[in-house]
Amino acid sequence: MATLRALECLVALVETGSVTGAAASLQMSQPALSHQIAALEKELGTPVVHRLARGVRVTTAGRAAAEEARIALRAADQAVRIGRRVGAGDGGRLRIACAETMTAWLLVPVLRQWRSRRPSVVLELSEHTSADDMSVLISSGMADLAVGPRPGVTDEHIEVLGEEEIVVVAPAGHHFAARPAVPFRDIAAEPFVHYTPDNGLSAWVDQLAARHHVVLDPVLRTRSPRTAAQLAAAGMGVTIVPVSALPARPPGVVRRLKPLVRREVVVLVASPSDSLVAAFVEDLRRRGLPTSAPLAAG
Amino acid sequence: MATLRALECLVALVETGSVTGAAASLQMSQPALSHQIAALEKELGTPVVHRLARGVRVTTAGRAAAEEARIALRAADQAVRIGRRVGAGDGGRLRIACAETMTAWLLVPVLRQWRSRRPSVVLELSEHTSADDMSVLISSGMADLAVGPRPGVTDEHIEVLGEEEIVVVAPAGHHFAARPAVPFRDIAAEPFVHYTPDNGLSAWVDQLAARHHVVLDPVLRTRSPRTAAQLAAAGMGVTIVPVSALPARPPGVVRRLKPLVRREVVVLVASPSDSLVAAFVEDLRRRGLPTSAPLAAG
DNA sequence: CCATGGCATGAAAGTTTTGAATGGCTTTGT
DNA sequence: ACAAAGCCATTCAAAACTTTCATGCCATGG
Repeated sequence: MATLRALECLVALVETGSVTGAAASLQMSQPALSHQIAALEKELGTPVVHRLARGVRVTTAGRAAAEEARIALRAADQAVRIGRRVGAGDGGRLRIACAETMTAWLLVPVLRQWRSRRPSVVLELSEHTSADDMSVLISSGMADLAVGPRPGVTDEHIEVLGEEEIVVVAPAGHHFAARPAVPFRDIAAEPFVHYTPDNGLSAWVDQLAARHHVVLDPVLRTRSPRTAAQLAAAGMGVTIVPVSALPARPPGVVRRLKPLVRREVVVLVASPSDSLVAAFVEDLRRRGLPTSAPLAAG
Repeated sequence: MATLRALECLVALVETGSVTGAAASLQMSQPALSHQIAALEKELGTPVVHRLARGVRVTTAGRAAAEEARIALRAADQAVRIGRRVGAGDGGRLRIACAETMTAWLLVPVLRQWRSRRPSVVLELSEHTSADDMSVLISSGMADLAVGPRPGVTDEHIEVLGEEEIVVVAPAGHHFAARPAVPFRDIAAEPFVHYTPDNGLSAWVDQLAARHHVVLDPVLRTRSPRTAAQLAAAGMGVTIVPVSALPARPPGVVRRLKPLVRREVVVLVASPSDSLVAAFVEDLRRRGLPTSAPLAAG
């Protein structure tokens, strides 16, 4: 493949119509440019200019090559330009993975802020129901950062944003409403709205039950904690959800667990040295985790 | 500006996600690629990859730069590819200037042949009424070859295709019809359909008249010999036109001049070493000048 | 804890690019 | 017609760059 320098010389030569002039415009000596053109012509196997007494005249082959050469030069220039810009936090593409329930709860304000403050940065959001899946996404280079609960195991760099509480949701009028907090073992006595295995909460709930030596009674399984809460509130049974999954005015009865159960909310970072990623995490951290309005009220 | 090699390394690095792997894919040593990347990062002022224990991970800046880099690489490759092709007579753009009257008469068969035999070559045709204008066009690099009568003075390379005859056109039933050839001085006695100064024929006709020591009687002037012939045939007077301007069945009376007047039909060639140009001229020459059907008949 | 894999670094070798000097050719001006 | 000037190619040596080799560092995994 031809070198960029040679293509640069070709374009200058085509534009000035003179070896000497082209060399001057590139601030190099005439023989240097002459050599570059000679090398290029050798590679093309055809002259790019026709030499005449005064100056040169571009051949059809030279014109055709120069057109593409211009594109190459522009793109090469653009490559370092865009690289610099993105390095300075302006422009580029940021691929964000997020736990499904946390998008609205945690991410949206920062996303909105970025859209207005850094409009040239393209934000790509993907939503997931498993922290481990997101970890894989980061590892395989398909996302730049992932927001969600702490995955079971991961090699990735983790930044802890805080903790969110896990709460019980029951139908309106349920006897749980009478109590400020529900002991976990009491849940075993109720029909339980469980999760499908692709949701990380599924295994998490089972582990919690095992730790309390109780067996749950799943009446149905759903993928989404948001749906689980709605189903429970609608009378299907009780369920356990992270507060991030609850709307501002949740239906049904929402109660703390006793003892309190929390889980960490973290960011997995593909490359902490990345300016865009670092800036986003910084903004996330500055914004902080929302306080759980429902529980404060209830 | 970054070198093409460095951009190539970046793309390979982004694609393999490993310095060693990228080096292998480019068939170079690992330190060489490492150096290229280091140089590029210095130019960008930001890392393009995040180094971790096993392999590397592309940063947002690196991804953005790599996207443009791919474009640059493709274009550079394309530049030599298209250059080679055009050098071999395939593809590219050929800008042909032609004397207005000669397009249909002389050029069309070759143009048609090229469209079918070399469909990848883009043909650009411009028509003119002055050979000197066309010479300027060639000199200024705005056309690759020009077909028409020999210009008065030109520095350009000239290839002679042949000669075309200049004939007299008069209205049907004109007394010229009785004679096989018309002496030039007889024309002075008739109302003359002349040319506007932007047509090379204008000066040419005046010179011819001066050489015969006659003064013409211009009744009107037109830019196009084709129009002049029609006007004369329609009874406006007589005129002088090159046979290339006459249709297959010309209206009115067409007669030779006495003595015979001819003018050379030539090709001005911007760069004789140009493969496309040379091929086109070769085809023009092979096709030859049409024999003048009207005169053969008349 | 050692072996392994992966990247960076430094110095030397190799290659390319550049620039100065020069020569040939053509045009231009006297 | 001749000298001067403009323009491009060539040669050669110096400079710059690229590549490689040797080596070191670090983290991982048996």
